[in-house]
Amino acid sequence: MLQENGVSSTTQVPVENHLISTLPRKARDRLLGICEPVDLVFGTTLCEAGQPYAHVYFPLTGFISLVAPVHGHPPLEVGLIGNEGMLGATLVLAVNDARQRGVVQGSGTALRTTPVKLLRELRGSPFLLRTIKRYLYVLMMQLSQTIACTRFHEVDARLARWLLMTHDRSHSDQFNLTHHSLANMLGVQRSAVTIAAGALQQKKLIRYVRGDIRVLNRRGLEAASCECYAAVVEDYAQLFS
Amino acid sequence: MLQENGVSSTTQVPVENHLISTLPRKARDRLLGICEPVDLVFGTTLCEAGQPYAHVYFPLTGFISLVAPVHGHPPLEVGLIGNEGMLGATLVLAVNDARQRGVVQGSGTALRTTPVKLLRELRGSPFLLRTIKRYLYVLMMQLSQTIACTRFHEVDARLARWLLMTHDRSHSDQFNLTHHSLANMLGVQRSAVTIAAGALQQKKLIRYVRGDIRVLNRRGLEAASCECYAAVVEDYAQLFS
DNA sequence: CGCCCTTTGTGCCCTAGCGCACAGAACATC
DNA sequence: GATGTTCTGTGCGCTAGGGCACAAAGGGCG
Repeated sequence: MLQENGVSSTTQVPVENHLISTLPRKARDRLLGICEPVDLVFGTTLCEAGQPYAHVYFPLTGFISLVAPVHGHPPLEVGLIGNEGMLGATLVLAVNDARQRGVVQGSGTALRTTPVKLLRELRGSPFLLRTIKRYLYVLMMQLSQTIACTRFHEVDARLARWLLMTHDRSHSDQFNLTHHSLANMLGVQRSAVTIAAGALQQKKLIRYVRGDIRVLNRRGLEAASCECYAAVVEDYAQLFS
Repeated sequence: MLQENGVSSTTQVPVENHLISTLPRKARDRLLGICEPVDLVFGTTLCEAGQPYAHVYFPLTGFISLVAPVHGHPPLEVGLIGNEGMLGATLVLAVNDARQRGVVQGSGTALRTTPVKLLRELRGSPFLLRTIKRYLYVLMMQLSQTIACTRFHEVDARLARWLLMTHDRSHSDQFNLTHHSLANMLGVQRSAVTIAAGALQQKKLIRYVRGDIRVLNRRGLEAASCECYAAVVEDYAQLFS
């Protein structure tokens, strides 16, 4: 579940992937049986645009950035995957090719398996199929929302949105992101991030020192972000209630 | 099939929906059996954000605009559906709710059926299921590409891209779109479209008079558009080859 | 300690495109 | 023909943000 309160979560939270934990016990156990735990190491590329998936990932604590390559421009992040989702959900569409790069943006842990094993498991597990389908739907709505967001909303609000999304997926009020990497996520200048982040810091919503970001006031961040954050969270909640 | 040559197509082309025509005869006939022909009338809303689909549509000649509503902004088009696709593909994800508005952007004809009938048919038709899944995948890639396009590419190139997409789906070198509606599609000022379209006209790529647009030089338009057009066409071709 | 490298702060010029306003042109209607 | 409406052309000030350059402040490390 995406985190929704304003309380500090630096304290340990239960480590689970939400897609997996919504499954009935039997289906869940079978899925866990074909998965292996791995570390997500910051900066690692898990899938490459135009290449088949070597593995699919169910993040537990780390998170993965979906990056669309564009000619003549810095890469742009189009999605973020944490323990609310999975990398490789398009497998249920019977397509094994990635079209975006998947890069670890936050170190942590994940469960992973191979496309072949997952597909085999899917054949006998209608619950798993349904879960992944729903997630795929959320992902689509998120993409669609992001088009509008990218077009209309200003850097400040978009920054707040991505910080919230990262906050949700990092299970901690503290995570590591430099202005530089934030700029790539948002597709803006690094210095534009410095300014926007400075404003958020001024308002005591966050605090950052050399890549170490701390969320001080989550409610405030939500207010500073555009409606797109809430819209996506609600979509997710609605389908997984 | 998306049109690929530079030749005039004002002359009649075979009227068919490409998703349907790729099906084996039996599956195709069964699907056609549950469909009824309807006229797509310009401006009609076929589905509303947050509402269930009343029907799903397989356009033959008209085309449908997928529009994302955004608070405090003019609506923004996130996708375009013609006879290469369908409205309501997310049904295969077992979700019957639309999240975008679907509006007829080009008058014409379509086949339509109800979600219930389609779902029933899907249960017995693996070919149909596979086809729709693939289309859904293309749709996702299109959304993802459009995020980057909207962020990085300039009005001129984006205009050329949408004109090409419309051209493909209208099966004619002539179609009706005012600067105003183009502005809504692109999410820019109307006057920005006037300028960009004027430039395209100057270059003899198109000609327009009060909403009547004619494509004069398709190759030229392709050159003027951003890579995103070609990328999406190629994605489609690859999955439906 | 000295050196280098990453991260952040700032400043400045420049452009695309917004917002708005108005005018002319084509068309529709009476 | 007279009038309103829908399109298109154009102009002008304004702002967000791109592009770039440089400085300062923290590390890391020999």
